[in-house]
Amino acid sequence: MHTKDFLRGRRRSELSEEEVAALEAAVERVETVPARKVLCQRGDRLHHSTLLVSGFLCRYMDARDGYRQLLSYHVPGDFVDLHSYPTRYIDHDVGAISGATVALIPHSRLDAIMIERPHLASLLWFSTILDAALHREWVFRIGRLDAMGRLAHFLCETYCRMKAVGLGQDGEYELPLTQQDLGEATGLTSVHVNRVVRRLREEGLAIVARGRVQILDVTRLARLGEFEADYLYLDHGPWQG
Amino acid sequence: MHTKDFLRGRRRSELSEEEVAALEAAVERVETVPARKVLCQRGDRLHHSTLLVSGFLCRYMDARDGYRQLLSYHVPGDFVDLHSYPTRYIDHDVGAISGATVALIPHSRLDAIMIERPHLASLLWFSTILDAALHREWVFRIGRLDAMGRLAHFLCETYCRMKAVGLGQDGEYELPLTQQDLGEATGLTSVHVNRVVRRLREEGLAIVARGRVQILDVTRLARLGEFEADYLYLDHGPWQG
DNA sequence: CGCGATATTGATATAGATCAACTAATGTGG
DNA sequence: CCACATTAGTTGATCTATATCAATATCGCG
Repeated sequence: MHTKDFLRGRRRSELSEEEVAALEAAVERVETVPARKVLCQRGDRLHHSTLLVSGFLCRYMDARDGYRQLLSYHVPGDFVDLHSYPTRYIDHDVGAISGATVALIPHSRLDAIMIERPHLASLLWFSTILDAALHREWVFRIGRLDAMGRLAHFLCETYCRMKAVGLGQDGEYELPLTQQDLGEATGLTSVHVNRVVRRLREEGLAIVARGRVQILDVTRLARLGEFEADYLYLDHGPWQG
Repeated sequence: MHTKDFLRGRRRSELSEEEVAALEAAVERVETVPARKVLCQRGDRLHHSTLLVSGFLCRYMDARDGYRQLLSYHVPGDFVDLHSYPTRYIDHDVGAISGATVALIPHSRLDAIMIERPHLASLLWFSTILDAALHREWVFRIGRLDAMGRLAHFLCETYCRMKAVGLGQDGEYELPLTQQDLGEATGLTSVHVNRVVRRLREEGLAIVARGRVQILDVTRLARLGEFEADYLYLDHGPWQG
């Protein structure tokens, strides 16, 4: 996994070798971050954006009562906070789920890309648009689905994204989220997530355990979660292969 | 209200006269749409994007059970589906709330802007980024706040946005949403919205009736909804004036 | 004025939260 | 590599916010 995996598996996003090289050259440095580390917080003035190379990050907001809401879950190849380039400030926190490697790209170098490489610039824009599409789907998921549907939808979405970057196959993938984390992603308590995970297993839909997911019946799971993969703009249909 | 109001009231978004003219020239035609009309649906291939001139639109998704989830609420000056320019397809429905006037900008003319006007192009990008920030806040609202908090947050957000485009002052603004619509925006039933609206009134926080909102106690309402206006990137503080 | 859409209110049901105890994993230092 | 500590997962009992169902009232428009 390297910067060439930016937008990997996404439709309409072919990077030329030159562009991959330009992105590569824009990287100031690569850092490793330990699991659970907070990378930045709401209100911070950022001067670089973060391309996730390996491991998993998330974005979240804290509520007054101490609970938090995950806003997104990031897989390698995701530009995690590219939106801070236009806005300069960040309106949520970013943290590591697992240990991770990130490539830091200074905003000043993005300025140069904007001027010199309109096509690459348009792909950067495109990637923030995909991000927004994810957010919309999360609004739908949390606002309209029940607990079973929410988990089902989340598991389907994450499988599609993992598969697109080569980290999932045959319905299986690594998912180092605790049941607490899953609850924060879906607007549920960890206790209830536990019961839902059990029902998914009992009904032969999916097994979620020890940091791994095995989807047993993709068709029924997707139906339960009212999941349509179109919003991910994948190169290949989500379920084949 | 005209295309010059694009990004009105938003920080870091000064349009030069030339740019306003370029945007104006990119408009192919202006249309009026009746209340409740559906403008486009998930999966449609779009060839133009829509700048809202007057009235109110929303984006939404339908669930299997017939309920729908609002994804965003649009005030004049908003580019409602600019994200369909990079993606070509749209991953949700767009509909009118009230009667509205929209300016249609063909994607082909956006191509020209991308090449000839990098600064204006970056503002288009910026506006889609603001959109995503709204979505994130909606995820938080629906995922972590209770019914009172959700309504409170929605009313605060909408007030700030309306005021930024000159359609709200002194805590008052027009909001032609039914209680059913409010429920679809906040993940609640219309019956429960009704009870929450009453409690907001009884507790001296806000009056929501007959298509208008009067915020009675902005400080307490914002606290109840855990509302921080930073994510709107407004020129002026949300509450003054 | 009258009719359909919206809003209001009450009674009841339920999904999911909360609280509390226990078990199973995972990790750490000796 | 074991003993212990810590974290994560599991299960049951109970509670509560919000949904659901149903009936009436009010609004806004033709």
